Amino acid sequence: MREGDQPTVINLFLDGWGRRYKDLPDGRRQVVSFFVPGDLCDLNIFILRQMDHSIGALTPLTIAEIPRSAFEEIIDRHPRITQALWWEALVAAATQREWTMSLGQRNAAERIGHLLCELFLRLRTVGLTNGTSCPFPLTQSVLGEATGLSLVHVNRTLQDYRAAGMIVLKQRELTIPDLRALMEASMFDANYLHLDHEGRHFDANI
Amino acid sequence: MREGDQPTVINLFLDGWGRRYKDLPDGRRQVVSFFVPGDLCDLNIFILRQMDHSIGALTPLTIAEIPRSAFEEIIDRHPRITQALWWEALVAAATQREWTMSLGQRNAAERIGHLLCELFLRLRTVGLTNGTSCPFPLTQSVLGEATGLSLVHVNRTLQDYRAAGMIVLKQRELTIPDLRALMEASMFDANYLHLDHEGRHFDANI
DNA sequence: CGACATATTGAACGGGCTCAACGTGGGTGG
DNA sequence: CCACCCACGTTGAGCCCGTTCAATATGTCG
Repeated sequence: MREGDQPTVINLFLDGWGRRYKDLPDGRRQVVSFFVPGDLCDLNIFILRQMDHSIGALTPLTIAEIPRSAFEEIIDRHPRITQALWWEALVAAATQREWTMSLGQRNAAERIGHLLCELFLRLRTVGLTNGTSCPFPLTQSVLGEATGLSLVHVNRTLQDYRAAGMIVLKQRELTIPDLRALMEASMFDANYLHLDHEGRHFDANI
Repeated sequence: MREGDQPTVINLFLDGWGRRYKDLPDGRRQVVSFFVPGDLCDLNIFILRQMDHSIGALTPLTIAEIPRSAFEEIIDRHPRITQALWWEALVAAATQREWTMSLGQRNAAERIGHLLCELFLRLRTVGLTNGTSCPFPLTQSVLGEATGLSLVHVNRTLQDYRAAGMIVLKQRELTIPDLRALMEASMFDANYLHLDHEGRHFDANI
């Protein structure tokens, strides 16, 4: 989906990863967020006329396409789901603020460490981690586009973390032996993910 | 209002400027957004338990404090205002994405030029510009916190724009003689502000 | 086995930072 | 009303983190 499009459905990621990104006229590209299973995108089609960014797949995807009309019916009849949609939108905004913080203030090692912590925690929340490991389909090039760093420097920073024994990353799988240590190194505070939200009780049947 | 607080009212800026910011444990600070008259803050108190960032004044303020209960009543009875709240939340998120783009990909001059364009347009939307001029209470230090640049480099970048005749900035007033030129120089595309939104028709009486 | 994406490494460059002074202007108290 | 003060702005010089350019592995898929 490209900047300028006028989407008509809301997509729910069932399996696979995606990313939001923006391009500048001269070709520079910034990834502004990642999608993992469980994430919604394009909530804004209810209100905003057209896409101000692009969305692309990072792996083969399984997606649920929810027509706008179905969503409107849900919103009318299920206030708790509506509340969940607000949660989704507000946490996405909070995450975007945290990325702003990363790009503005954190150095290369902190940015990458912080991103790894975020993705690991988000995957764990939806049950996609396996102990201290999780799938990790992002290439170093994509990591660079997300952290505002050159591909070369991403590589060197990952090497440093590997040499320090803080991460194992190969074959598209990430292992973080000591998550707490990585969180401390990158000054990661999970509060912005709002995992203590009421969502524990979000249930369409209540 | 500080990170960790649990606010109980929603604030509407009637007059004066404010900012959202986040601090790191070692003192680094990132301003993640600005508030100008007409902006709402703390919409998230409906859903999220506690603040994941801080909010502070930049000038003396006139604020309307709207209790949560009053808001809930409005939401029940005025679907178009509810839609306006969604617009507010989604545009705030879109703006945050654009800041992510700026910090990740734009250089110093582009970041500052882009921010000046954004603030000028937002002020114009609420009728607070005067021809090519607008009030501009931000100090160079605050500009640095928002753009991820050092105060020194902000100063030099502003000098460059002044020398090029692209801005006049003194006595807390900004003049942009040729807005289109500044927008081009900083690769500013206003689409993310969604000024073509339905808000033109937002009216509590409809 | 060939081809193309991805990862790795080296070396030189540069945008923006840090450190350190020095102006400047508006508010305040004596 | 003036002298002081403090926040804000300006300028210079050297340095460093991360970039760019350019090769060289490595791996995976048909």
